[in-house]
Amino acid sequence: MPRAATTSDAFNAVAEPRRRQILNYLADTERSVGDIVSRLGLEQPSVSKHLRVLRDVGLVKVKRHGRHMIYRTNPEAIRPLHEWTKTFERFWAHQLTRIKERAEGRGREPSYDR
Amino acid sequence: MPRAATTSDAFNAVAEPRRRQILNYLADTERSVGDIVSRLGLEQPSVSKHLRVLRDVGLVKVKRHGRHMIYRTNPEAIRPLHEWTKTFERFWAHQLTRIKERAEGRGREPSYDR
DNA sequence: TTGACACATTCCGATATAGGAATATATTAT
DNA sequence: ATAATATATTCCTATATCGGAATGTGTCAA
Repeated sequence: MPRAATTSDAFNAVAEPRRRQILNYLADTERSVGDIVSRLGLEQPSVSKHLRVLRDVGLVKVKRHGRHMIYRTNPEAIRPLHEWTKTFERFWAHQLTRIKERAEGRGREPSYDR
Repeated sequence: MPRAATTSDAFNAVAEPRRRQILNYLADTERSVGDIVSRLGLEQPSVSKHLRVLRDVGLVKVKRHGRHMIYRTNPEAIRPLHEWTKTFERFWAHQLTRIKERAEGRGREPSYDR
């Protein structure tokens, strides 16, 4: 079995650095494909292909404007990633609290029998 | 050029659902490979291979305990993902604020010439 | 209608999978 | 030393990729 398709979900789509760049760029303002090409210095077909992947997983939305295609990031689609990473937040957000807890005898290491 | 290696960074490593499951499972308590195998119902070689990927990008830490290998999630390595997704947080966290801002004339749509 | 422009898609090739099966390595028990 | 246990690695195969080049599609202008 090969690796899951990049279009299978946001996690896979976002694994590619250029796609993250695109999402960053499109977060503040909607932009045409040409804008993205000149801003990120990528080949036009490359950008179109990345946008296609992002589109398939709902990470960007498009609208036609004359012969321009105007893309914008759909932040809602990033939310699941945020939620997932957030489940680990407690481990770095409250370092002092955790150290304190351990000192108090909670959060002890489990033991492993031979 | 093929897709970037799963070991190239946390984003790629985490694209695989089973690897996320493993990270979830190892977040609260450190566990042996066998524990992971029986808990997640995966083949042992599969688990070892996923752990290898996670290890290569620093998402898990290991220590030997007899003939058991005890793995635990390293939350710090997830932090970059969290930070990245966080840059989009404002778009869903303060919906009302943003609607208000737009109503006040800020955040206007850019115009596109033909 | 023809041409220019903006973008999308297709075809190609090299490569990195992920699972399954088999095998190798390391540690403990007898 | 030998067997048993726990884990890791290797080999195999089918497939999805990403970039580059070429080509296709759609819209606007003259």
